[in-house]
Amino acid sequence: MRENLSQDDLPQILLEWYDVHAREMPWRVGPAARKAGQRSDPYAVWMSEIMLQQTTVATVRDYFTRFMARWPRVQDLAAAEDADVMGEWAGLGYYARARNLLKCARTVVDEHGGSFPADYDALIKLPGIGPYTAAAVASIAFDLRHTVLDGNVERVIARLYNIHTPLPAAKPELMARADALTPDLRPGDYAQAVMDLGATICSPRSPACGICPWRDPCAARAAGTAPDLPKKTPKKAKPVRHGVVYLAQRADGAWLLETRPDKGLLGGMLGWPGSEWVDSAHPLPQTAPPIGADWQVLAGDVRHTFTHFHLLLTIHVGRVDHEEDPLRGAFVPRGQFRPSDLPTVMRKAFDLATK
DNA sequence: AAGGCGGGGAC
DNA sequence: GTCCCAGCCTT
Repeated sequence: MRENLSQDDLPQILLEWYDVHAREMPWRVGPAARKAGQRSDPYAVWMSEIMLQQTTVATVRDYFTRFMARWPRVQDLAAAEDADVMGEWAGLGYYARARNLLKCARTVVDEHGGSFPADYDALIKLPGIGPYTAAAVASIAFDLRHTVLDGNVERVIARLYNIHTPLPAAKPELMARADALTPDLRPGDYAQAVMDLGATICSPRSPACGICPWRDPCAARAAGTAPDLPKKTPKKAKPVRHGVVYLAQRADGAWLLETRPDKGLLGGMLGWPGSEWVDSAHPLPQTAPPIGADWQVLAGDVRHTFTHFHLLLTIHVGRVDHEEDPLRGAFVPRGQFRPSDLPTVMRKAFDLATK
């Protein structure tokens, strides 16, 4: 153990831990490969960071692999059809990310010559890139000294300095503390090291302080408050809303679907025509079926929870056995319809109707 | 400054 | 059930 531990020693201690314990990830150039001279692909780093916003590594892994296989370079993605990208993103959530992913790729091709700028101020101007992602791409892809502050880092720093100020009020203090720790040498590896620490050892519920490389300097560990940090201001309860969707199938197997408006919930995604979703205290809005059919109501509802409300969806299923143009949406031929292109709540409705 | 915006895994 | 997650954008 080191005697007379100084603040200046902390980054190096963490980097030594990272050299041994860095997790394998498809988008990561590990410390050994980096030392051997391998450079990270800024396109891959950016892609992974967008997908990782509010999303776990385990969930992102397969999506990242599919996107990189289908669109290996930013030029390929910029040239893609919107519907193909939205369909490939289906199930990952926060669909504004997918719309901004395309906008960003096209901006990089049109205004930056097809290369991501190695500059924080230029990165943060791009669609879908905020303070965290700009710092992550600048440090991880270009090894520039910038400080990432995500949920992991907030937790690690709040514990390291035993900060009890609740989030989000504590953010400026946490950022100042985190920035003071960021080293000039290997800032990209250091950024990933802090986040790995937060994702593995310094976990939310039961941190493994006994094996933490920062065990000795950690103030919360000494005070016994680590599991209670960071403090957060309480969240509002989720209300319940309800609505109706109509699943119409033609005799040739085609399904009636519509593309939702770009703005708002599930924006730009495929979905079943239906009613508005209103608070359960109100009656269901009257909504005409999108087409004439022998409509039947399914016995069970679809239940789904979004960020800020619970949804109860009543499913109507109908066979269309005549020539008629739908009031809304368009029929998608059987061979052209992939249920995996649907956001999860719409796929739940499909599963209930077809099983 | 606050709220909208998905989905899945851990507990 | 609740909480959390490599946050961003709009108002």
